[in-house]
Amino acid sequence: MEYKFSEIEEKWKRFWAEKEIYKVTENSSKPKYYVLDMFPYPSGAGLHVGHPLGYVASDIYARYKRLKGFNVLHPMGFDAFGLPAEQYAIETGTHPAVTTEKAIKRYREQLDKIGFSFDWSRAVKTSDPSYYKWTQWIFLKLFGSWYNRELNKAEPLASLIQKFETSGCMEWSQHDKNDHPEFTAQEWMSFSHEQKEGILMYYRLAFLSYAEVNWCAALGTVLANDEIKDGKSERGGYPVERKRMRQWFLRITEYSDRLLEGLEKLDWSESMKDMQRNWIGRSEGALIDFRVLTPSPSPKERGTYVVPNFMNGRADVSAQNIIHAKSNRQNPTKAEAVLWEELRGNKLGFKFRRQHLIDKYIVDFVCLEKGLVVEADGSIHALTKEEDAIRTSVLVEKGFHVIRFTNDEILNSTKGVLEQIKTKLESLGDRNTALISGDEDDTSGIINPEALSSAEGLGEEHLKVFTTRPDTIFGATFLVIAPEHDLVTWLTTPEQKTEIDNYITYVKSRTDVERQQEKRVTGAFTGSYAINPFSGEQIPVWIAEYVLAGYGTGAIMAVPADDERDKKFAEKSGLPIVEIIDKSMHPGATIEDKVGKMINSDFLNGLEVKDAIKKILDKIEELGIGERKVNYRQRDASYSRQRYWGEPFPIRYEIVGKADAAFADEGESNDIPIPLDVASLPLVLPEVSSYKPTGDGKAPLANNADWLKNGYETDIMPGYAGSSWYFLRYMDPHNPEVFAAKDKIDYWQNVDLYLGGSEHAVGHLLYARLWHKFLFDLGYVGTDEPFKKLVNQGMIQGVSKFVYRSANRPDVFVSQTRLEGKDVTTDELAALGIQSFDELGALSEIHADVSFVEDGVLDIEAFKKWRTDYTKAKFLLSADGKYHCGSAVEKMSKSKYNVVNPDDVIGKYGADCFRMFEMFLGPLEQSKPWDDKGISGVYNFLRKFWRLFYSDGGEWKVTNDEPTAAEYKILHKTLKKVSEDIERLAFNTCVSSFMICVNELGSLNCHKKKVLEPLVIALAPLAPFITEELWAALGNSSSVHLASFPTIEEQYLVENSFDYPVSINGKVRAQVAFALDLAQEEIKQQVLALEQIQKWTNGAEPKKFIFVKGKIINVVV
RNA sequence: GCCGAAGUGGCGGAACUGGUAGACGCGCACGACUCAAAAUCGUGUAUCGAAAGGUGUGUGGGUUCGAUUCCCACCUUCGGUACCA
Repeated sequence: MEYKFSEIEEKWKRFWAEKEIYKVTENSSKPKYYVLDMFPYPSGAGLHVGHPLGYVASDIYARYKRLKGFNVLHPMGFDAFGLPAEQYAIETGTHPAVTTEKAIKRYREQLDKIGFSFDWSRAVKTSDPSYYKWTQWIFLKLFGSWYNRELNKAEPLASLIQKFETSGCMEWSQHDKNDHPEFTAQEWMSFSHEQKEGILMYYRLAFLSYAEVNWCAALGTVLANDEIKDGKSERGGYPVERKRMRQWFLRITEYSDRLLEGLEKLDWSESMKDMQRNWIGRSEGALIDFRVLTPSPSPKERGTYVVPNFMNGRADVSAQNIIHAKSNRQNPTKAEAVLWEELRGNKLGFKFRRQHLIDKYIVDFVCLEKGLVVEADGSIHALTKEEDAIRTSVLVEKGFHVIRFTNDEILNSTKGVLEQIKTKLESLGDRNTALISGDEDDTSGIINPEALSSAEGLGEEHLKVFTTRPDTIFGATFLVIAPEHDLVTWLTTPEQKTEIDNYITYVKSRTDVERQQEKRVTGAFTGSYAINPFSGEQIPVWIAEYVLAGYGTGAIMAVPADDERDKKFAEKSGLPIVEIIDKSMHPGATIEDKVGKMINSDFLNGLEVKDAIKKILDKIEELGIGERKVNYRQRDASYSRQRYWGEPFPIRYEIVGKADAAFADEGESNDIPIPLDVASLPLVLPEVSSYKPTGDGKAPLANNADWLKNGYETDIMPGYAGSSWYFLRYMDPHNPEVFAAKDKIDYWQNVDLYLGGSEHAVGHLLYARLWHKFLFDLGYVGTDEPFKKLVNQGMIQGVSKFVYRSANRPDVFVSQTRLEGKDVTTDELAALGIQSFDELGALSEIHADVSFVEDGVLDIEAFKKWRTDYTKAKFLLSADGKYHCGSAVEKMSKSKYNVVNPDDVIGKYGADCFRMFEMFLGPLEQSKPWDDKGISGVYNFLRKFWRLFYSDGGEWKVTNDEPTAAEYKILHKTLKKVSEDIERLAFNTCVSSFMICVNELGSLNCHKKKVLEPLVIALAPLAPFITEELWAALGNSSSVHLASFPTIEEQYLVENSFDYPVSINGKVRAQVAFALDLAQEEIKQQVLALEQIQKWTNGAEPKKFIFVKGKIINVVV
């Protein structure tokens, strides 16, 4: 009987589904094992042969574990929210749910054909309200939690509020002055609801903040940095601009250390861990204060000035960078902060903005409606009365009224000040807007140092630098700050102004790519000097683009003797270099290596670098000029998307004043987010009149009037929301009460083996770890890491095929062997209707669909039918009369016409063959091109296996005879090798061993049940269909997949002799069999007596005789 | 640049802990069966050489009785990351 895979596979596929044999429950005494594949996004294009590679591997593993007596959870589902369906909706009007449903159906059909053992009853879909109800629920938990750094875990906000109520935030190490001013418990109790909410927002793990983002108007969305290529959107190539927006964020930075430490315990590849480590980018160092000498004439004397508007249109500074840069700015004065808390959010019944640009001045606070400017004056203003007068007169001219208060007034009699402001507001009519000059909202270009709170005090400035090498401070001969640094204007002296302006113009003109590729360092001198706190020397302050505004403090101390870039910069700019480390004891050490002895460094002299770092850090802290500081590259994760097809936020706003524009400036939107009641979840994604964004920055949800009326958040959650916790839902997928019941979570715990592509290294895998750790902190899960073992399968690449088309004669295609145009006969030329080969001009490579090509030869007829413009194509063939194609290994993609659909392969060879061939292709983790040349080998194997059971005539050949020792040996050798290979996921060699086994049994003409039946079980994980058929034919009534893996009986594997290779000086010269229990002396004598060995030793005693039992004999002469 | 992975026949790859390099499969060649073809089965297949023997795992060194495996330097390819102080 022939092996008819299509009948067999159809039959058992139905059987498995009907009997639900892959359904798994928690009521089991067996040990659990959780095998998971990364969540697929069901794209409309369906699966290609690359996609199932990991699924096949995990399926084999899951099936094997089941046979080995584990209760295996092996689920599958769909990450169903996403941009492609939404993009399609925008183009065609089809609801994304419809598109997604269709794609899922197609995926499911394709997956079913391959014979996976998924428990489909547990399938989840992120776009299902019963699923995203819990995504929203977790979000609310994040929103309602803060990170307690003392206990190093997240806690519900209640504990924080209690803390504030009992002791305020005085002397609290977790309090950051940049966020909000210090307050006592009494003050906290007196704060308004809005004030309290404002402060709590600095602690919530899901929080609102203002950030500049990469706004792509055409796509109507904010893009991640990696979605931007050359300043344009990756998808579509639309322009990208920078906009400030109110966004949700997850405070992942609180978890940086734990995410880093957690890696140590995980069974992940080093490269994967490294990617996460690099992403988090922890570096230990110090913040050091450098006092800056006030330039002469001082900025106060110079008044205001304009710097180029370099912050616009720059795509490289991410939203997070900006937040960070902001925190690097000098603090607002306490008085300003206090007053702002009272003015913001329409508290006085009028809307105030702060740090607002009017004409060329930035005012502290302004109510535009009434035209009232409120200025908070530091002591500095006492000295600059005249200038303030000019400033006031300009403002009055523009239709503004100005009232001023001193810091003392504001702090000591806040109520009185507010009364005055209120009275003033009420006395004023609406402002005469005709007086206002154009773009008053553009605050980007002009900075008035008067308006910067940093100018408070007596005009002394400090530059904070971050360094990982504080030991080198005696070699710090200049400072470099980012061109975007706030103090650039303040520091620039009139003499240097032109140079600085020119440099900033230059920086602004450079694209990201140019800036990245540039190895040359460039910069400009500000004209100002700072004081090295240790050497006491005056050192110049430069700006240079190699210092980034978004990292550290945006300022560095340059140590040209010990830093490659600083050195280049110093050499180029003629700055002094002071050697501070003697590396003569470390030949070969590079300039950056942390080794050597300190020199020219005062009290550090003679110390090793490591010790010097410790000593200087102690000193810095003792002198109060800086502190130890750990810096991270990682930023808080942006969590808002201005799109439609995603999870709505379970948030509505208590609208304070008018509805805000999307591109709100800091402090403009005072709406207070209110979490929805858990009982009202899910907040279902509404229908909208258009899937397009509104154009003014509002997400498509703003197209639904009811939604707006209810004050719901119009942004949606990002793609990673649903996939950050789906592995938990599989444990209890239909529970309407909780995201997963505690007893089920306790049973399944976490994922034992996780398979997926390495492209998720820092996205999904980091966020999922964050969520899991958060849920762990709150006690919802019992493990603090979600994925114990992670394996990345390699990609299957496509093999593209090319035809070569003439530029001058687009109907003519030249075979790959004849591109040179040599030996082309006149007949051939005539057939093409040309005189000479050169008339064809350039020959361009064009992708031909791989389905038309077999063994490199093009099926010309199929190719002609492919496209209408090819119907009349003419071909210049090779000498063998065939058209040969060129080929190249590329990414498998539709656009390259190199996609191979698994359905086609299965139709031709069957699913078992497809599965085994995918595995046979090579190591799982390695990328490899798809080439079905070898598939016949696997197909032959399956048929050979089949023929052990059935003759060609269809007779059953299996006998009940007792196998011989040799036959048992083949069986148990194979069982051993196969289980070892599956355990270490070496499926390619596993397939090989089955082939060897079948070849050996074939040559022994073995058809014995006692050998074949165990083999059927062992092969079942790899080839589930054929084994099920044969298992039934062997007389079993239950499924082979519910059987037990056969016991390996070592007794058949015991060897009593070994065929030793005997080498002379490492070269094999003879093969001799010896009993394994023979003594070395005995063997030595026999070996030396051998004729082949005598030939080399000439009878002399060898220099050395090496004997490794069961391995090798080596004679050294 | 930095971090990581990898370089082995005509091709995919094997050799897991330093112990017979090239398992297994493809392809190719020859043979058997057949009127013939397909299918199947068998034999051979790193390379130079008639043979003896020599040479061979990206290149050059080293350690070792013995190295694809360990060490040093370099080259190439792929992936990640990018002026991170």
